[in-house]
Amino acid sequence: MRIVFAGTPANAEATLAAMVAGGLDVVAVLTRPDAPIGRKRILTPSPVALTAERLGIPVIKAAKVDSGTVSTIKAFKPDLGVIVAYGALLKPEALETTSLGWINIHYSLLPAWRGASPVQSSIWAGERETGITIFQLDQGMDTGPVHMQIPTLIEPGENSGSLLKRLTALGISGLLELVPRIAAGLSAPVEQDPVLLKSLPTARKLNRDLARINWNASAREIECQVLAMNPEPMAWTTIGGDSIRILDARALGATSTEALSQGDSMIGSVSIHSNKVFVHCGNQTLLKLLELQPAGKNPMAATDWARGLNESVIFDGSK
RNA sequence: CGCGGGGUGGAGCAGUUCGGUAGCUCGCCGGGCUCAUAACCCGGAGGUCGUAGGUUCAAAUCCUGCCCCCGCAA
Repeated sequence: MRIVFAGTPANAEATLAAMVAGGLDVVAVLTRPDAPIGRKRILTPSPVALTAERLGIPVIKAAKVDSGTVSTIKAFKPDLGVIVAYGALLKPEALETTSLGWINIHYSLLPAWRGASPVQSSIWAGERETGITIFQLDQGMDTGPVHMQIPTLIEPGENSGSLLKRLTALGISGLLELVPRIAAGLSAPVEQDPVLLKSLPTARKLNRDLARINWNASAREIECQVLAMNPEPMAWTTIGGDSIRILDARALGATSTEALSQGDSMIGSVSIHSNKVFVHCGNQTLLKLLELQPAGKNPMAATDWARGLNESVIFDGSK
C-alpha cells in the first residue's frame, strides 16, 4: 500500500522513521517549508524533511495544502495518508488525494482535548489519564471517526516533553498495527459522540502569555501549568522586570505546607528552608521550586539559584 | 547588522562605575562534636578572573578584536 506522510516536528519525524523501519511503503512526505530558526534566523528544514531526504523519500514542502500541492500529492498515487503534527488543516480537496483518505495520530483520548495542544492541555488540566487516538480525518478539527485508542496514565511530575515522547511511541505501535488492518479493509472506525464533541473543552494553542505564572493560583495549579509548559513555551514569571523561567516545581501537600508556612506569606515571596526553595502561592499553598532559568542564564537547580541570591526575593504577582 | 543578559577555583553569585594580583553561599578532602545527621566546630586543596592584543609602575577591573552560552523577538 502506498502511503503519503505529512508532518513537521520531531515527534512526527520519529513516527516517519518508525513507519519506514516497520516496512511501510512511504512514497512521499509532506512537510512545512524551511523556517528561520533561532537567534540567527538560520533557514532550517523541518526534522521530517531531513529524515525524509536521508531516507530518499520525495519531499513536498508546503505551508498549506493548496490545489497545486494537491495535484503534486495525487501524482504519487497514494492509497492512504498519515498525518502527525503537520501544522495546518487539510481542506476537503486534500482529503481526497488518497483513495482511503487520511488518518491522524492525535495525542489525547478523543473526543477529549481535540485541537492544537492535547498533551499540554491534559497536563495543565491535571488529568491522570491520557492516550493516543488514531482517527479518520474529516473536515472538522479532530472530529473524525476513531480507528483505535491506546490509553496511558500520566505520571506524577511528568511534563509535556516526556509525555509526548511516550505518546509518540504509543502512536507508532498503534499505527504499525492499524495500517495493515486498514489495508485489508478490516478497520471500522467509530464516530465520536457528538454531544461530547460539543461539550468538552478543546486544546487551544499555547502562547507565552498563557505560560505566565499567576502566583495567586494554588500551588497545585501552578505545578500543572509548569509541567504542561515544559519544554514549550515554558512557564515564566518576573522579578522586578527580569524574566525567569520555571522548568520544574512541585506543590506541597497540606501537611508540609502547614509545617513550613510562616506568618508573612506574601504571594510570590520566596523562602528557603533546609536548602529547599519555596514560593508562597494562593490559598496559603507552597510550591517547591526544583529547576529554573533566569533570563540570560543556563537552566539551574533552584538550590543553586538560591545560593547566589543576596537578598529576599518576591516574584511579581501576575498580569 | 532585530533587542538584551552573561562568561571569576566543581556549582550559583559578588567584586568591574572611583585600576593596586580575589570574596560570599555551597560542594569536595581531612579532623572534631554527636547515639546519629543533610546540623554544628576546626583545618585544607582547588582560580593564567572566556580568549588575543593594547594602555599602565600595576588590570578581573580601562581600550580594541575574536570565541562561546543564554533570554526576548521572529
